[in-house]
Amino acid sequence: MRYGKEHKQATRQRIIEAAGRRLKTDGIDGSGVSTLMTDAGLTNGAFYAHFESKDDLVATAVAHELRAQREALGELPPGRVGVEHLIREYLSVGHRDNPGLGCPSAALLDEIGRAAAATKTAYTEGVLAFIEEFAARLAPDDPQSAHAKVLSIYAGMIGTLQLSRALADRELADEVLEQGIANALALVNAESAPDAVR
Amino acid sequence: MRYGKEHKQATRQRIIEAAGRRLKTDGIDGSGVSTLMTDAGLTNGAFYAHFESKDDLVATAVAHELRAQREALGELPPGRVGVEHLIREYLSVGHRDNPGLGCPSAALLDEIGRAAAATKTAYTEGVLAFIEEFAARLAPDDPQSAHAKVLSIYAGMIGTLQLSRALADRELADEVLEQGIANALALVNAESAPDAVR
DNA sequence: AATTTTGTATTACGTTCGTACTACCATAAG
DNA sequence: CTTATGGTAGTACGAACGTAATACAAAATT
Repeated sequence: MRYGKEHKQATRQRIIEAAGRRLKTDGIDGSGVSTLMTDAGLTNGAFYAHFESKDDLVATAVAHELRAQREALGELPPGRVGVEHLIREYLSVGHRDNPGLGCPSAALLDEIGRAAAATKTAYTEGVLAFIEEFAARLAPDDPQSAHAKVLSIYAGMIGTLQLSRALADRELADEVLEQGIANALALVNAESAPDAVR
Repeated sequence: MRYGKEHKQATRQRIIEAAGRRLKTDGIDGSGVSTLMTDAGLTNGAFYAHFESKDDLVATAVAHELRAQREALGELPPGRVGVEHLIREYLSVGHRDNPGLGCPSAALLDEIGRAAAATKTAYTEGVLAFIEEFAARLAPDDPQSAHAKVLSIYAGMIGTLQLSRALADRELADEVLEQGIANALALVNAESAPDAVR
C-alpha cells in the first residue's frame, strides 16, 4: 500500500463527519454530493471512491451520528442525575439553534421515514443501541421494562425540539421547550410506566 | 370577468389540496413544481399564474393542512372522549402508513424548521389555532392553562409517529405507537400539568 | 349568431444544480 | 524511477425552478 492504510480511512471519516453536520443543517434532500465533498475539503469526483452512492453515505452518516449520541451518554454523571442533565441539555435553546451539532433524529426524522431502506435500517439499529444504553442508565436493575418508556421519552423530546425549531414566534418556541422539559422529567420520575395509569 | 369568478379559485384550491398530499408523501424538497402540477391535472407553466413561487405554495398548503386538521377536531365527540379518540386515531397503524392523508406536522416538521420564513409563520399560526381548539376541548373551563399541556401532548404524538415511520422493524414500530398512546392518555388524564410534579 | 376580448393553460426554453462517471494527474512507497 | 493510490477536473444527462410566447376556451359585445 502506497499511502499507508490510514490515509483513505481518515478521509472517509472526515467525509462522514462533515456530512453529518451538513445533513442536519440542510436536510438530506437539501444537501448535494458536491457540497458534502466541499465541506470535507475535497471535490465531488472523489466521492465515489469512498461511497457507492449518496444513499450509502447518508446511511453511514446517520449510523455515525447515532453512535456519537450514544457515546455522549457515557460522559454524563451516572444515574438519574445524568438523565436529567441530558433532558435539560437536549431541550435547551442552544441545541435548538444549532441543529448541525445536535441530535440527528430531531433534524432528520421525517426525512428518514421517507429514505432508502438502508438508511432506515441503519437508523433503527442506531436508535436501539441508544435506547438500550439510556434504559440501562435509567433503571439499571430492570432495563428491559424501561425500554418502552425510554422510547416514549425520546420521541417526545424529538417532537418538542422540532416543534420549537419550526415556530416563528420565539417566545412560544421557548415555552415549548420549557414545557417539554417539565414533561420529560415527569415521565422519568414516574415510578411506573404510563400504561399502569390506564 | 370571463371565466366566472370560481374557475381560477377552484383550480387554485385543487392545486393546494393535491400539493398537501404530495408534500406530505414526498417531502418539501422531494416534491417538484412539475409533479405538484401534474397531480392537480395541470402542467408546470400554469403554476405561476396561481402562486408567486414554490415557497408561496408550500406556505399556503401548510396553512390549509393545519386548518383541515383543526376542523377535523370539531367532528369528534365532545369532551375527553373525543380527545381519547383523536389520540388513538393519530397513533394508529393506518395513520402511520398513510402520511399523505395524515398530519402535516408529523410528515414535515423538521423540513418546516428549515423552510422559508413565510412557511414558518403560516405554520405557527396554524398550530396555534389548532392547539387552542384542542385545549378548549380538553378543559372547557380553563383552556388557558391547558394550552401548554396540549403543546407537549401534540409534540409527543408528532415525535412518536415520526419515529414509528422511520423504524425498519415493524414490530418495534408498532410498539412505539402503543407506548405513545399510553403516554399521551396518561398526560391527558393527569389532573394537573406535569410541572406540578417537579 | 358571429366576433371580439380576456383570462387560463400549454408548450417550449433558459439556467442552474443534482447525481453519476471517467480520464487524467500528483504524490509517496517501494 | 517505477507504480499504484487518492485526488482533481471535466463531462454527461436529467431534474429543478422560473419565464415567455403561444394556443385555447368562454364570456361579453355587436
